[in-house]
Amino acid sequence: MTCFEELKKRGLIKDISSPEIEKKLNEEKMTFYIGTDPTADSLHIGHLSSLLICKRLAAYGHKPIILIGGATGLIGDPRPTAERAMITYEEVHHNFEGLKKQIEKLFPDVLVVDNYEWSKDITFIDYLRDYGKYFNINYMLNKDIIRRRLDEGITYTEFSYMIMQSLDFMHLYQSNNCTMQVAGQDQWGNITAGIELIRKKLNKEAYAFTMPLVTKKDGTKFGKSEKGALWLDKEKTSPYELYQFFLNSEDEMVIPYLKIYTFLSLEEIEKLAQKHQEKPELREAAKTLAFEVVKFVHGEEEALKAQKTSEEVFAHKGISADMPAVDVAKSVLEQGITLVDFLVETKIAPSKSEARRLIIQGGISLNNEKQLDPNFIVDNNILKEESFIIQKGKKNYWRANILP
RNA sequence: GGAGGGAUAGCGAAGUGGUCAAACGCGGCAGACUGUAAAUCUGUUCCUUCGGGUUCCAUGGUUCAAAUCCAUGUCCCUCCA
Repeated sequence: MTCFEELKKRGLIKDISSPEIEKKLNEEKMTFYIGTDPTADSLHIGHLSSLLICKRLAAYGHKPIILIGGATGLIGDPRPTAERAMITYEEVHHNFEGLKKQIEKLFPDVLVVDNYEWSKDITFIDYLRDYGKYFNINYMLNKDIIRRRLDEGITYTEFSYMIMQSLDFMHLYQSNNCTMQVAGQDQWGNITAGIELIRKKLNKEAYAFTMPLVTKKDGTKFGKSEKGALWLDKEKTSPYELYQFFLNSEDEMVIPYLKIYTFLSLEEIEKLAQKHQEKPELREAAKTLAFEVVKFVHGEEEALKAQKTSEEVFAHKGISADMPAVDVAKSVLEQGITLVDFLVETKIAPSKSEARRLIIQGGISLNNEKQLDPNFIVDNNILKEESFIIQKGKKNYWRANILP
């Protein structure tokens, strides 16, 4: 199977800058880059498809460069809704280091670059003379993202973002012979601006393709859990949580996700699809998806652990060493504490009202037994083998971790 | 610089002196059904010691009473210069 064909079949190609891309991807060894801004100190699953595509392309002999936007992160890529809050140099730096560490762990041999390096010394005058002249305002205003912001308002700062990104592409083209950019579909405007700049200023042709935004069945963005973003940092989102998230994928989306988020061959995925169709309740495809993703992000050992924990918690309804835990002091249990206070103390519920509501609505179980009384006293009597299980809703379980 | 419009709960959006903790929709949470899926239905969605308390950009003011009226400020949008 050719490179292009595989990407296409996996649903990883949304737009291509020119029809030649197919031939180039299949027959040449290209250097390409993919960029992200340090808006947080960890990658999240929104980055996952981009990270994976680096490996996919590398497997076909292309050379990836990952750009972390130390400069663009200071400016802010325009969002369709509203202006971003600017973040400080310190934050950007802190975030940069966080991302760099993660990326280098996932890609020990990839070239990581920082656009701050080549952007920081451009003076305002140079910027306007050397680059501004290549950007027609009418052209910029016609970009979808800018147009969408015109009624809401957009500052000059964010308006200029596409110039910075164009500059990155041109810089990498010149310094590393990087001829292709890969990004999410929302980057299309910025990417084409870069291709345009390279064409006008260097009189060279550069290429790009975008990947479709990964969505849920209803078309909304994939990748948010009830707790917000799903991070690739173990401390922020545990491997178990990540595993659970993918395991709970909608039936209809499991196969598309397998294609996007795993390295399983299309044949293997086809086999899973068949099993999935015959016996969806076994959720074999979802289990494989969850396992493979955690394996890629945290390694096989963590994936096995997450898998085991998931089974122990859900299939056996028991206490598992690696399930999420809440700390409870031994003295608290000796004295006893009302269930409402307990839920608030352990942050399972954000407020007493919410805790009370949850209990009354039947959302809380202790040791697999529904507890409907908000004033129920949690004390030593509920201990089972030095611990006990708290369940909120259908699929949130915690193990009580008794502190001396 | 001038003229006009606007800011309401996570979001969208009603409300224009008391009956407003604030309609409605989305989203969230929970329950039922199920397969830890989807769809559907039901409940719920500021805090609370369940008495009440604190909210409608901010600060002052008018009033027995303000999200609603007035003043000033901040931010945003539209048009003109």
